[in-house]
Amino acid sequence: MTGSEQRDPGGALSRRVPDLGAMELLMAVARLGSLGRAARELGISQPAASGRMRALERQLGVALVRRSTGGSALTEEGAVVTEWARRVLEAAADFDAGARALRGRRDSRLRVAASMTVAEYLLPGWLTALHARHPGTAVSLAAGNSVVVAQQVAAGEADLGFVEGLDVPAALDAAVIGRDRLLVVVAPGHPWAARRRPLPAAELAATPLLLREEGSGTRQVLDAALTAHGGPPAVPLLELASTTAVKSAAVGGAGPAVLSELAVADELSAHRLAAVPVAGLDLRRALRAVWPAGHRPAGPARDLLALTRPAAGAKAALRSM
Amino acid sequence: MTGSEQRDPGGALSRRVPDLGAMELLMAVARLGSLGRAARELGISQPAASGRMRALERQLGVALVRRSTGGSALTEEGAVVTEWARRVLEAAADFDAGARALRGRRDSRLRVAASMTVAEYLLPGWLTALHARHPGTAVSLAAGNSVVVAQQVAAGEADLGFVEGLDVPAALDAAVIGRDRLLVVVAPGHPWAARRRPLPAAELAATPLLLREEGSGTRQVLDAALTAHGGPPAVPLLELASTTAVKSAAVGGAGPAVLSELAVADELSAHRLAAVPVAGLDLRRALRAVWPAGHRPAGPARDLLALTRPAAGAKAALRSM
DNA sequence: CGCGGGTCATAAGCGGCGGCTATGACCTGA
DNA sequence: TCAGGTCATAGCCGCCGCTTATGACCCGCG
Repeated sequence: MTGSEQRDPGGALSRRVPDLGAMELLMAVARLGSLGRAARELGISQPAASGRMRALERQLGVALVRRSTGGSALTEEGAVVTEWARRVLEAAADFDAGARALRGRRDSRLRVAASMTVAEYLLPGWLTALHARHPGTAVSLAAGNSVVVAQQVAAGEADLGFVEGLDVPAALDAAVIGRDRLLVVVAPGHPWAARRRPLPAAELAATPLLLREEGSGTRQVLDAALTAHGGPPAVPLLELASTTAVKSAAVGGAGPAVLSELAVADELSAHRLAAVPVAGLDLRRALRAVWPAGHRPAGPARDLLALTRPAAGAKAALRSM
Repeated sequence: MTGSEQRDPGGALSRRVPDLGAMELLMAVARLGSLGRAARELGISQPAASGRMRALERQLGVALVRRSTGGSALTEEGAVVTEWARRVLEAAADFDAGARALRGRRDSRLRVAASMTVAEYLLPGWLTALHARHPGTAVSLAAGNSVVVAQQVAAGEADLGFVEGLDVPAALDAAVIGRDRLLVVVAPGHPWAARRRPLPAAELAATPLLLREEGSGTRQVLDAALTAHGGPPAVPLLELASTTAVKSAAVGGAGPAVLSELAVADELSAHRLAAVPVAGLDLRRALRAVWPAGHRPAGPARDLLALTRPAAGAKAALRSM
């Protein structure tokens, strides 16, 4: 430790990280090569951009741009920081796409209903892509469990639905758009994290777990798999209101949790959680798009549906590295 | 379009997206189940948290928490929004980890030198993981091209280096920690995006491309592959200062670009860029950790190195979905 | 050679937003 | 019934980022 730094480890991230506006400015400067042009693009005055950039560099303690008469170019450090900023802004753009859809509610062109897992982890990216390719599309989003989603689609309250789970109501047509699997995860310090042999299903069933509340799709699939295996349903150690809360508790070491692999991909790759293999338990489930039987999706619904499939191609690209 | 909304499409994202502090507050409320407790954790007063949350809900136009006497629980929409916020904050935490390392510079325990690709796309995640597992470790980061990195490590100015490319200087020991591949990418509207057959290498060599400046590792590998194939080196359409700038230009439709798959994974999965297969051109390259010959990494350097390997396991988890 | 057009920086004023303290309303459990 | 927890409202204030106005600097052009 250098002494003066790190006085607040773990708390108040937003104090140590620059503003989204500052990151946006940095990216604009990187792209346009000039503080003034960046300012104009963002709709602020040139002095404002100059001052903001200076403050940003002061906060980070690093020179980000080399100013000259003919413009401003990134330093090496600036290029690196810009890329980090881009990742943050990309997540923010997903947030924005989702939030817009959530606010829309009525009178929107494309009404989507999605299960929590899809709404949380997949839909924001699809919506940003949709916005990039079809900027005029207004979308509204209703999030709920798979049963509610199916009802809304069947009742004509939503044009397109996304559900996870085993069964599809007869009133709906469906297409599988991906697969999902529940994982048993623990904090890296947990005894299970060191296991090499798969965990017996009976031991999992006997261990109190961090779970979503009863009625969640995740919980249903877990109980179904355990009972199909001949055991009792899962025993809750804590029942928490949201996926995020379950994850936080698991990362904090409260106990083992069972969550969608989509929900824990980040934590796994950052080694904040470890996956525990389980013997002989099928925790896979299909993610499906659903729509009223007979009514082939058209227009905006078709556009969105088209975006959900070729994700396989992108994953293939990642896979090959 | 509902009329009043979307008056500023594409510009000033930071106007439409809540503050990082607001997102942090939302996550704290989700985890702790109470505005007051969240306020205490963030070091602000309870009324401040209350007001901020109210403002957040007003901005998004959605009720996020259900307030009651016994605390505050997330609504369905709140759970979804919280997860989106978590993604943003995770990217912000990576930013923070990188920025800390960048500021450290001198007098730090572990001095890392990394090529641009590694520094931009991989290192922030490793640093957050390192911080999570070994909170006391202070890290400094120098970013530059692979040659500079090798020099710094050889000169003892860095304890551990990360390079991409073909050759490793004799003065250094190295371990391959991953593979990387250059991709030819174009905007979705570009003619090449619709190709089914691979692009002949000669056509690639004959087409002006968006490239990093001469001397970058990416450029070197591309030229090496083209000349090994018997052709001329790449022809620049534009030479840009940073990976981010190249990407922006490519997304904007300026022309084809050649970039690391790590750099374009996000854009590919969001369909802002499309990968173009190229016939008979080997654009793979190894990512290596390097250290002074004979000096096996120990202490913090060993900890960090250990985090870079099991990433393969995490990728395997994603792969299986 | 001096003049416009571009760059960035400095100076001074101002408005808003987020913070604080103080207080009150409300429910619950002892 | 009272203590302790919840959240909300009110009024004040300081900071931070915005604005406009100006100046320094460099380039290319007439």
